[in-house]
Amino acid sequence: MERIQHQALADLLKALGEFNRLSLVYELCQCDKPRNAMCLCECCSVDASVASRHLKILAEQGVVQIKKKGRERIYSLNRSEVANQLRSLADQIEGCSPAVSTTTNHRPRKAI
Amino acid sequence: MERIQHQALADLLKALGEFNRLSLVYELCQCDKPRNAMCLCECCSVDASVASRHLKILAEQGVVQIKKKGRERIYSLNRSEVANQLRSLADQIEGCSPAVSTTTNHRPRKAI
DNA sequence: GACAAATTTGCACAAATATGCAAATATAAG
DNA sequence: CTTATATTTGCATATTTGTGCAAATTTGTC
Repeated sequence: MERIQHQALADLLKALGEFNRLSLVYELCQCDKPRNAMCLCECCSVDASVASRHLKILAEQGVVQIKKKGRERIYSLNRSEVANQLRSLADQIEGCSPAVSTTTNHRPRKAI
Repeated sequence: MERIQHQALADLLKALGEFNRLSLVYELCQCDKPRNAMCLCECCSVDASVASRHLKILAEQGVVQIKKKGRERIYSLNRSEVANQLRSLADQIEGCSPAVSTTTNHRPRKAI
């Protein structure tokens, strides 16, 4: 159970943890409209096939969504889902400070 | 430069995006006291040298802190730093959305 | 100084990964 | 039907990565 979740999270982080894939995410982040692969592959100056493969990996991890439109694929970010997973991990990491019960579901204040 | 920041973030995510390394992080997360490598390497059943290398990678990315104590190295999580970086990315990803919500725990997003 | 314990490093190796090119596929347009 | 465009897939390849074992290193204990 826990292992599977950890593996899934590791897969997500690994998907995001590659420069060109993260660049694709940032590119999708900046443009307000969804984009196709030809447009996206320019941001990291790689072959279209490479961008296609990267976007597939991101889609497998739920980072992006794919919509078929004619001969194009329109990609868009699964914004809240990804953000929530990242925040969940952040909460777990930050919430582990000494004297915090393991089952409490409270959100610790951002420490600054 | 933006590229460098993106690369650094990708490196952090890559460091976290490996099962055994993430297990080490979770292990450090659960135990209230800092731990040495011998203790930590049990959680992912790998050789001590492997755990040492993984912890080194985590340290290079600022995920963990190392303190020398005798012949041991005591590892502890850089909790708020890592959490803040993850939340920063989450904010960037979610902040590019026209309307943000769908979360039970709503966190005011950073300025865009 | 001799020995034990914790950690790092060198080495080897298998597996995974990122990449580009060319071919195949899908679909729109003429 | 033919052509053009967007994407995927097959193949080859160079690089990275995770791993274990043994040796080296560091440091505490006797």
